[in-house]
Amino acid sequence: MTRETAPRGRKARKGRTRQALMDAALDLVAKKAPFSSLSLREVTKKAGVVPTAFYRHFTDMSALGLTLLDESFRTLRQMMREVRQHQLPNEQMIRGSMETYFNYVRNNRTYFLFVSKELYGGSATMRQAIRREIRLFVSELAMDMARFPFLINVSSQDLQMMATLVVNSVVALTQEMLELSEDDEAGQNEMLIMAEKQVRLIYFGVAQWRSEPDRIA
Amino acid sequence: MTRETAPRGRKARKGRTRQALMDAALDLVAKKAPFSSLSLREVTKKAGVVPTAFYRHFTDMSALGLTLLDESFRTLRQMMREVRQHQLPNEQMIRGSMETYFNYVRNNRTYFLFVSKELYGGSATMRQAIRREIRLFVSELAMDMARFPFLINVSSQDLQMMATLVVNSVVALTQEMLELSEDDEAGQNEMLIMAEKQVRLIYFGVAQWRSEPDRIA
DNA sequence: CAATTTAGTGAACAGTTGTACACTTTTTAC
DNA sequence: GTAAAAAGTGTACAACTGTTCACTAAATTG
Repeated sequence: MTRETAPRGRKARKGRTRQALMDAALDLVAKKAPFSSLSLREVTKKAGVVPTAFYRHFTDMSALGLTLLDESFRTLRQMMREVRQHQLPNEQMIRGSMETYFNYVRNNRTYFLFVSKELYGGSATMRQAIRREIRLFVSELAMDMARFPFLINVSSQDLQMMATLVVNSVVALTQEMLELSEDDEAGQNEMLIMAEKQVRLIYFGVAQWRSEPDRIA
Repeated sequence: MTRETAPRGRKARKGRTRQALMDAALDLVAKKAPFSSLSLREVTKKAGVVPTAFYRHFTDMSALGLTLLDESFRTLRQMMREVRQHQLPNEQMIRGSMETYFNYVRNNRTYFLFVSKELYGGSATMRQAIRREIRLFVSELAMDMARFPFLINVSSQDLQMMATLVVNSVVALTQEMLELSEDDEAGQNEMLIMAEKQVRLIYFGVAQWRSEPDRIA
């Protein structure tokens, strides 16, 4: 048994098993069942810790799940913020955003696998939490789109509809990509290309769009 | 204890518990956990039968799952065939197809809930089976689209891409609709309207599209 | 260094799981 | 109507589940 020597700090050590539990859960989700069918004992075993130690860090398996969710979206939100700040999406920009995003997905595979399986398969609270985050992205994208000169006469409802279309499409392709083996670079590249084309095509459609006027709010 | 008297036929009676098991599983999935986290005993209990009786009908829980999947898509395929035969999608047609489809979803809620939760949350074989069915729909739609006069110069790859976009969008909205309560008619109608607009928008984009020539096959 | 808080351990519990086996009951076939 | 086949029952068991409790070991505090 090699004794861990890593972060020697007094306080840093506290969270080490906590992190081990989270990593164990992510690993199990990535290569096995969805989170909802993981057992507490299974996770602690993989984390190299006795079952009862779990309770020092989480009250519950579902608490662990929510923590993993927070962690997943915390960094994702940050990345999205950076992408957004670059500029308004013109044709060139679409390609760049998609590359950045899908690259991020690849580098955080286990987190995305976790979220993907929970989106529709998880508990009610879990599902709601994820959908709230997605709706946030949609709203932000709609706000960005509102600045397009040729969309000034489009109702806010329709802007929301368009943004939903973009986000849903990218989410779907993300999930398809996650089904590919981790080192299938060709397949992953295909997904990237497809995503870029789809978003481009949507923008063509958006440019043609004329809303009926907004109904009474 | 009221004795069941329902389908009195000699042969019809054989499959009755089999159907009861399937219904029980669907019910549990609809109002509880994903299929993967159902237990054999849970299902038999709900079906009003002793656990060991299960094995007279299915070797396994996963066998039950695959049967449910078949059942789900068997009728769905049939409906899609009818929708397709009506005519080529013009603007009027989009609305009609979407109405037919979403109406069908509403009338087969439990089946769709089951499939929806298994799409990304199920076992590997389950996921693959569903994705194969979806890919089938995509190919058929791509074939239909190939007949558009303004798409004769579009590569088959791009046709596939467009069809994927349509199907993915409808699937996503289907899943969102399933999250709504069964009697939230207003919300469900909103989904229908959104779906119709999204597909219409995509067709606007499609009409603008110009492919690069097909690469070497 | 001594006292205290915190993280991790190990045994034990009641409940649930999938499945095997021998059985009774019902349905089908002749 | 009787024999054979199929469907359903009940008991049993070993494996695993979440959680409890009293405990030891370690880190933090004064």
